[in-house]
Amino acid sequence: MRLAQEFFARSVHDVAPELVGATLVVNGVGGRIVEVEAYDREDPASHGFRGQTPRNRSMFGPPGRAYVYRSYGVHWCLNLVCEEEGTAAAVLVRAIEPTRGLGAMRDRRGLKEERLLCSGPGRLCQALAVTGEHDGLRLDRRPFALGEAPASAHVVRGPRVGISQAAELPWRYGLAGSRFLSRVL
DNA sequence: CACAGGATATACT
DNA sequence: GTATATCCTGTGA
Repeated sequence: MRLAQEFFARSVHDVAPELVGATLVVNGVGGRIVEVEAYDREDPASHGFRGQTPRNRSMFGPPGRAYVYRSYGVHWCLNLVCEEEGTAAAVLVRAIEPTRGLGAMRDRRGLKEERLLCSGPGRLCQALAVTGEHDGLRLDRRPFALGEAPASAHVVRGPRVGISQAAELPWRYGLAGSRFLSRVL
């Protein structure tokens, strides 16, 4: 089943765990989501916490769209906007298990080792060729394609990564035992 | 393991 | 205006 726009128009804390095991493909290249993090409006670590800026504009837009931002001036990071327009809640996609377009990924990443192709938010954006041009695009249309996670997906929860504010909130979700996690849960 | 790389935003002077 | 921090990764110690 394809994920519809309505899927994202719910609490980010409901959407995030349901995205683990889902299929994410961009222009035919992608795989299974194995790690995400939730960011809500009351979260000091969220880009939306201090209000709208030119960078985080799409976070404040309608749900079911992409929010792509540049991290540390070097990498791109892909978020999926949730809840409703103006809420500024989103799910950060941190790692996927590559299943489609492995060749393209290796070319883009200049790397052979499968485990490192997409295990990390910046890495997966490079492998799927996600850039600022995808910022604000709908997730139910090309170049994106999102497929529902199987009910059997075993999701585990743990602390988030790389942040100092509210780092203790257990809002990182991962596929149990996956070797493609950016960090073990 | 430490650290450079360098856009964006905020908190200072 | 300058300084500091950040949802990170590759490289070299």
